[in-house]
Amino acid sequence: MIQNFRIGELAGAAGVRRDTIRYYERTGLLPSPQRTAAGYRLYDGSDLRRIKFIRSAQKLGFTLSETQTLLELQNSDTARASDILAVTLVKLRQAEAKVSDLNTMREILERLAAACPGDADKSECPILAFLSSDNPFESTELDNNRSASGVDTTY
Amino acid sequence: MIQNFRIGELAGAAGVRRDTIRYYERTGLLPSPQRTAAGYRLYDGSDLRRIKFIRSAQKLGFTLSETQTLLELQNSDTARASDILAVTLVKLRQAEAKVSDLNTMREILERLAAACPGDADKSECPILAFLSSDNPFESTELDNNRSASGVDTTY
DNA sequence: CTTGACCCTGGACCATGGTCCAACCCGCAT
DNA sequence: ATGCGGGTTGGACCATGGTCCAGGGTCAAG
Repeated sequence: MIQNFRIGELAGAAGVRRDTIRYYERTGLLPSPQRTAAGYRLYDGSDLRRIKFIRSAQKLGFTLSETQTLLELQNSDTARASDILAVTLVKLRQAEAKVSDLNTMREILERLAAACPGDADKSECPILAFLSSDNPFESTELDNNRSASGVDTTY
Repeated sequence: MIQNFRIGELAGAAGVRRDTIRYYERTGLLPSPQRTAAGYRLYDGSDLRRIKFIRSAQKLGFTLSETQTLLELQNSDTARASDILAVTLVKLRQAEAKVSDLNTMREILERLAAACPGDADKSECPILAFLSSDNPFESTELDNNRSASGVDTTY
């Protein structure tokens, strides 16, 4: 037995909750671990590394299902670096699209906030005027159906 | 009767689904409309404007509950421009934080992608190496508990 | 008088990533 | 033998923003 620990210790070491580990197992992200005679899950260092991998991937913006793909590629005999790269490039494009959308939002919010006379009646507020106008987004990017982030416009 | 229309027409004019309108009503974003004798909802131009307001607010990143706040401020007798501004500034800060987080992700993804030798064994892939390393985020921003976007780290 | 397009309701369901709960079992210390 | 801190299960629940469905009513046209 190579340094077995139970779920609570693994959770503590990985910085996640016990329930999260069981959730990862349910969704196939973590393999079903060995069990003690009493049914307790038994983990080892590879499980800890796997959870850390998952958390790192999340920090880069990968969803759990994308992370599962990455893990499968990692453990595959035939996968090449280009396969990992492809997944990464998709995520990079998504991040770029989100940054772009968010920057558009940020710019509009900034402009409106700057134009808002704090000490005046709300009828003077350009923010409400903007939101109440027909076609507030005439010449902006956000109006496009950029399937990326933002409001889902699938009617 | 000032140009009444039924839910389907309103939905068509606003570019949303009928169910979305009923959902907004359920959640209090739209007032309960008048009804015909048969129980059909009857709307007018103010409802259309309200839905457009909601959609615009969403495009700026406001949640439905924040949008409700904005609508309440708009219809308030006592609200001042500074009240709207305050809500907007919070949203602006959130957008800035998200842009910052996403830019960090983007930069890391970019760097890793650039360093990945497409045509090599996956053992050469810096992306897997990054995700498998202890402490991949040593000197980056994403490791902070920036309650903003990214992974929720409430253990 | 039937067909079709519209409307109504309550409630279930979707994705995402968990979190929590009750009710039970296990093993060690007192 | 009793308590306590672990562990187990299945299933419900959270937020967010809808979406869909069954089973029914309404209404105008043909």
